[in-house]
Amino acid sequence: MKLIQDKLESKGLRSSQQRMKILQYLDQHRTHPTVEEIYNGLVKEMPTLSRTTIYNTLQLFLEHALISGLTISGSESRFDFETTPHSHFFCKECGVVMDVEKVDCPCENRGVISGNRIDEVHLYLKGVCKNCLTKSKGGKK
Amino acid sequence: MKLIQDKLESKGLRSSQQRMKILQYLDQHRTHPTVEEIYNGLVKEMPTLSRTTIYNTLQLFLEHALISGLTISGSESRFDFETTPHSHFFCKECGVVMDVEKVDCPCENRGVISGNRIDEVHLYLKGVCKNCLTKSKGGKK
DNA sequence: TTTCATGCTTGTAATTATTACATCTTCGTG
DNA sequence: CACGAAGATGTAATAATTACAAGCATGAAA
Repeated sequence: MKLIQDKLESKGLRSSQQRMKILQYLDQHRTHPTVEEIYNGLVKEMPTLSRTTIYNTLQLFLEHALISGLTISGSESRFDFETTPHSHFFCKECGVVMDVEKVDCPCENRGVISGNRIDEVHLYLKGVCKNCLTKSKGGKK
Repeated sequence: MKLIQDKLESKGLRSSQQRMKILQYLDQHRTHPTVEEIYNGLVKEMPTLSRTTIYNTLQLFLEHALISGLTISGSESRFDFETTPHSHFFCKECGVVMDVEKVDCPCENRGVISGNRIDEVHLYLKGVCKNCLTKSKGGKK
């Protein structure tokens, strides 16, 4: 928890209870949770926690590059404690989002493509995960 | 228009007015439009067009691989007439989504990663486009 | 050609994710 | 202790999407 606090303060951010808990939650749940999942995970121990606080806080963390954001599954945003470049896999069957081995893309080495400045590179793979594949095979379907 | 109709029927889909117009719109507007943009673009000449029809139709097109979908800009889905693999760039300033030269990723050659079946590969680049870069430079900001 | 079934389209209402905003709280400083 | 700024909260508003019930159109069968 001390580490979490340090991480916040190293970016010049005040370390409130809420901020620490939210960041800690992301650290302990590397499942790329949505706002709703974070809320449900924390509201038990912080009954007054507000969704708005989570939105604000995540936005703040993003701006200070403490976390990273994903828009892999259409309707909602997901968040990741990990900020170093890596790729994500989304299972169209069960909806799980997992990290996959870093694929080395030539493009990432270049800061500019056709005059456009590149700040972020997101590689999203979509398909059916190992688990669902075996399941549907076993289920004869 | 005949080509559009053929394209639909080649997938075994009935070619209704709505379906043809929607597909044609995507063909003629390679700007990765949202549902709202498609609706606004077509409602003038088809006053009874419903947003629900657009949602349904795009869903159908996606299932038959007639078009492809993007979730690059967070809140809304965008659609692309182009289905061959290519990459997209999103400008955080002006919100434009443009195609960029295809980056050759090693991963695309493999159908499976760690036992997961890969059906789609999306490479999203985010940053500031050429246009906005010059603008903000000129504007001394 | 009428009849009918089926698939397509429509519009409204409901749901979900997100943002706006006004208010209340907390905390460090003087 | 008192003040002021930053932080947190809750409600209401908005935006994107889905659910669903009902109307419409079209092509095959009679």
